[in-house]
Amino acid sequence: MVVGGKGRGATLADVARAANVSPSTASRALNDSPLIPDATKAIVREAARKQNYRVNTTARNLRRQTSSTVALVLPADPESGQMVSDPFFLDILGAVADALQEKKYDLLLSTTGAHPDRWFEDFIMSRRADGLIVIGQAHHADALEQLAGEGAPVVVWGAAATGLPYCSVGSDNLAGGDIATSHLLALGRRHIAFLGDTDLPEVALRYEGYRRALAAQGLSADPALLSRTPFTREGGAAAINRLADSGTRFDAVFATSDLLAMSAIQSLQARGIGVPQDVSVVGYDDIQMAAHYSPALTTISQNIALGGTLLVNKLMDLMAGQPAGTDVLEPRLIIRQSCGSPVMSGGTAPAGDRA
Amino acid sequence: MVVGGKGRGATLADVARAANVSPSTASRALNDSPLIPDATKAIVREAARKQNYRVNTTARNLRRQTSSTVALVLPADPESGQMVSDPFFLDILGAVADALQEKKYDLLLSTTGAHPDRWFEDFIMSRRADGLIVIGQAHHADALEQLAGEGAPVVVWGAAATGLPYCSVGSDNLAGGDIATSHLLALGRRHIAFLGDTDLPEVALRYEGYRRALAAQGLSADPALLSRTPFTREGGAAAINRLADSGTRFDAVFATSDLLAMSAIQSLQARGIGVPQDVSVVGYDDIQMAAHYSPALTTISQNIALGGTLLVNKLMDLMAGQPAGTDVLEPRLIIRQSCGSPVMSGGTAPAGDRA
DNA sequence: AGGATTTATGCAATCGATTGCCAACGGCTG
DNA sequence: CAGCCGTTGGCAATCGATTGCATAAATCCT
Repeated sequence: MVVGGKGRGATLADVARAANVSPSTASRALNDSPLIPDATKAIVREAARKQNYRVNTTARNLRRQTSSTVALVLPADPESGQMVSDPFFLDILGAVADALQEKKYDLLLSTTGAHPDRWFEDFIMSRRADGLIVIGQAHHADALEQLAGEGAPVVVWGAAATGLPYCSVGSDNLAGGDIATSHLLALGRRHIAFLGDTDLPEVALRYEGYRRALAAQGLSADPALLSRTPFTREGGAAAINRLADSGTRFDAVFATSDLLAMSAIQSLQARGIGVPQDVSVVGYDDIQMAAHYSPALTTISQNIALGGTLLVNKLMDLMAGQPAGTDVLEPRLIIRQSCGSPVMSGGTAPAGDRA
Repeated sequence: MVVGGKGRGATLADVARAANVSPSTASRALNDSPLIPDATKAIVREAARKQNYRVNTTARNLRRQTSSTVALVLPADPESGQMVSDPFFLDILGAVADALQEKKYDLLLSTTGAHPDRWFEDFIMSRRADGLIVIGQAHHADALEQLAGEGAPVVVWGAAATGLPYCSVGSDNLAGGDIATSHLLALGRRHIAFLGDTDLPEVALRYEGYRRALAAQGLSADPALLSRTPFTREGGAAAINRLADSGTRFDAVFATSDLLAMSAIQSLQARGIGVPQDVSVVGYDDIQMAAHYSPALTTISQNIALGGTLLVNKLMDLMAGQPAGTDVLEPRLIIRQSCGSPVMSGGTAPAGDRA
């Protein structure tokens, strides 16, 4: 009404004038300062509403010496140039966005493209952001350490290794590997194939958890059951075929990603091996499709929403000058149908057979 | 060095002092103004470099009456509260981020949560963003129209319907349906089942393209072959089973999402129907897994990178006060193995059988 | 009632960079 | 030598909101 599509919006001075008070009073009234009596606040607020006033964030930030903004850095895959393929990245993003919104912070998004090094620094120094959230520390590890060493507010989402100089949040891959394996063991499975690329730190930890669970039952990991497979190929199929052809006997598969698990299930079925009747399969990630696959995937899920909140809370602590440590998220076992757990609809009880 | 982790950064005044010039001259020098001789520029730049100076974006934006920022609005699914499940959303995001970075714009990300209505307005009015990119117009259609009507710079990614009051970019679903269907027809298929929820505008258009392709061959769409299925369930399986049980004869399936296609393929195989030998299946979206499925999915792909660039360019036009229309992206047929195209490895030529 | 508080409000400086306008200076021409 | 022009660079206002300090008004206390 008052403001045309192109014209300037109303300023605080306009509101003050309309309310017959000074800009100072108007500012304080709109910020709910205790210095201003309720009656005056009401008048000012009404004037602001009538003029459709919105505070000019830029001016406020300049005066307040803050940006009320957090930058989220999303590394593009250096090889393909594509976005990070982490299946739940979008969910982290959503969780972080929500947590920040609640704290009245804006979320600035950037991909690491142009400046390989100076990049991080720039954001803080140019006051475009008060803090940084970095997704995945793999690349830039050195830049991160330096930045954190300088006391910049930075938190990292990624594999939660101990002894990092910067503050990070990630899921406990060791525990994840353990509970997945333990679940299979509890179902009576004893020969559990492990699918995944143990060169990746996350996967290596999951394997460690796999071994721990076996050890808890007095079993040891059979190297023949470890199938090192990259994530992105039709690796699941190849791995299963290799395993089956080699004659190695197995009655369960722990796939370190849901994609691998689905791929593996297909190969098994193609060979006439029933899932979960003959072989139990557990995945990792709990991607959206996991619930809609058939058989629905039993898999390891992570509390992403909590992760987002933790990231934000840690960053807030850092920005307030308080120290913040590294946190680890507990993974959770989601029981569906691909393992034939007795918990599920009684139809497919686990057969006693073993490969 | 000069600046401790917590201390303030150097200001323009500091640089000017160090270079023995006035702030005005320093500013002009750093902005490469023709008013300043090269010699002076060099001195100022050197001083800035030494002090590790970064322009204070907030101050600049206030003075320049701009935010050099574009807000990208990501609607959360109103039901699940989860993020939009569009499989290539992340790629759009990446493309938009890159395009904006090139134009020196920042990308502010937000989910539509708190303010259902006023939300969009807020961003522009509070000067946190100069323009808006909205992903998916389905919800908020009314708010968008109003906003665009007021002349706000807004572009929308979504179904490119004609006659919209706001500027949008999206893929040509009509053409997509056409080329998918035409491909199946070219392979000799004549009874093509259509899987998808025609209540969604995108899907409705794809169905329209399906009918157009059939009509071009003198055929008409058989209503019995239309299976209205929601995207997110195990709809593919249910639809196939329903279709097969009803005795309707079909030799091909056009699934309007890759997830549906995969689900459908599984059901077909479970019934002993070969893909692509007995039934050809074409999907839609070309999600990452499509290439890794077996059989690898023939599907419809969209030029996301181009879409991102178009969105940004349109928005720049709007922000410059120039009009910008709606653009349509041409979808592309990706031929893999699920249709048994003769183009692929000659092993599986389409059999002449029809269900 | 008169000084002491408390309450309500305004003045003016400030955040840091940008930019219109003007001044100083050197060189050049007539 | 006076006048003019082009170059170089500084002064000061500006963007809009916030806030320390001060003042005016109202209330209180003995």
